[in-house]
Amino acid sequence: MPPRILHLDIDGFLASVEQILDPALKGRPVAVGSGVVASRSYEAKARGVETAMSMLEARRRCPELVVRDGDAQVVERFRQRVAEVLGDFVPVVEVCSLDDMYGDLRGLVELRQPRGAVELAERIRSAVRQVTGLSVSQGIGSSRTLARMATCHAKPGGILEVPVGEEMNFLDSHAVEDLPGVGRRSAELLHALRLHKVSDLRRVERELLRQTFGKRGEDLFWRARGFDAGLGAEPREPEVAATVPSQSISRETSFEASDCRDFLFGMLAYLLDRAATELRGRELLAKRVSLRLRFVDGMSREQQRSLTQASDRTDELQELARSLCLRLLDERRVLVRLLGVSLGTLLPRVGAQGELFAAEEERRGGLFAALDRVRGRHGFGKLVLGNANELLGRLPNGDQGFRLRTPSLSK
DNA sequence: TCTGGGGTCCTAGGACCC
DNA sequence: TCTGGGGTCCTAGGACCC
Repeated sequence: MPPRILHLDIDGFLASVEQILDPALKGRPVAVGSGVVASRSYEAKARGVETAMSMLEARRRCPELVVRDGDAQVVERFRQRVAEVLGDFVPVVEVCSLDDMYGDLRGLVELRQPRGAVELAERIRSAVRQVTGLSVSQGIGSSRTLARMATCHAKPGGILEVPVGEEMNFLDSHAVEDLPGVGRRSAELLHALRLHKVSDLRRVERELLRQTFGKRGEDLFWRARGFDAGLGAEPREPEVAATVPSQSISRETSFEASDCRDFLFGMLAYLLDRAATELRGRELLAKRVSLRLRFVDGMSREQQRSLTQASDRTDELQELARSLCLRLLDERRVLVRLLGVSLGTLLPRVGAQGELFAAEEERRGGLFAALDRVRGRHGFGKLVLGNANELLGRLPNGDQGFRLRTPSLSK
């Protein structure tokens, strides 16, 4: 039996959640985000409002647009419920990003019927609607690539299956930039080489693609044939994994441009505290810390350093992050409008250290374990640590912590 | 219309070790 | 004294995704 993958995408997710929570917004053009549109309802789309468009432009096109802040934690709960519903129908679910996920249909008896996969998707659609009130679009195909491309045609609220044997016909109706993994830069390059359609791309030899695009060229070769990327030497079956280990944990936010070091170090302390709390919650240690600044002139700078020993302690991670931040600030004396911190090279905490170290670490780490427990019970914002106190009075603060610029996306 | 907050993966030079 | 080659880690940055 050939592989069958289902891709599910929640329609206008953040905006739809706002409409569900506030029924007065039903049928009205709604956008969520600040600065740029993170999500818009289909009523807003009908008036020319698109995702990633600046909010100014969105309001210009649609003066009656309702703009909401959103709430990342509420959105997360909706997403979990959608994943659970999907999990009731398919054996393996992989949550991929904020608003989309894959299901592996291999082995399901439904596939023995001619329209089996589509009927399954119809049942998933009504179950999601019933449980959450959300509308979803679904695509089905023999790979993640094809399923995802099919979903684009199914929006909003539809279902499209690329039948077995129809893969090449489906692909050939697309432009190269419709392939996942082909962004602005790659599309420019491909067009300059007079490769406009997927069928054009498929006529190019693999070696030539590799020479021109490097590893991406290999990916293009397989995508043009309906396979997934990252295959290497030969095509393999698509992979859908229930738990994909995360490679990094990061927190960032933009703000009114500032060069006040107290404020910037306060923000750094706060974001790092949030990232480190998640790190400990997932029972991981981080070996790398990176720090990113974006300046008012649009330039951004990033620096990374490794710790000699992986850690989950806020104070150790903080010290390194501060030194990176100081260097970047001294290097460019320009107002800062975004600050981000990322913890990388993650290792499982258990078994990371030898037995002898374990007891000592346990004792020293006890402080943070206690901190996490208090915050788990009473809310993250109940305890403000060290430099983060500089944010008091400058940013609104509640039980869940400081209110950052884009509540719909920042955790 | 110069703009969000997450992420992933790749590249490439240099350090360092054997 | 000058010279090899391979592996791995570190670091900065770019492209891409939603």
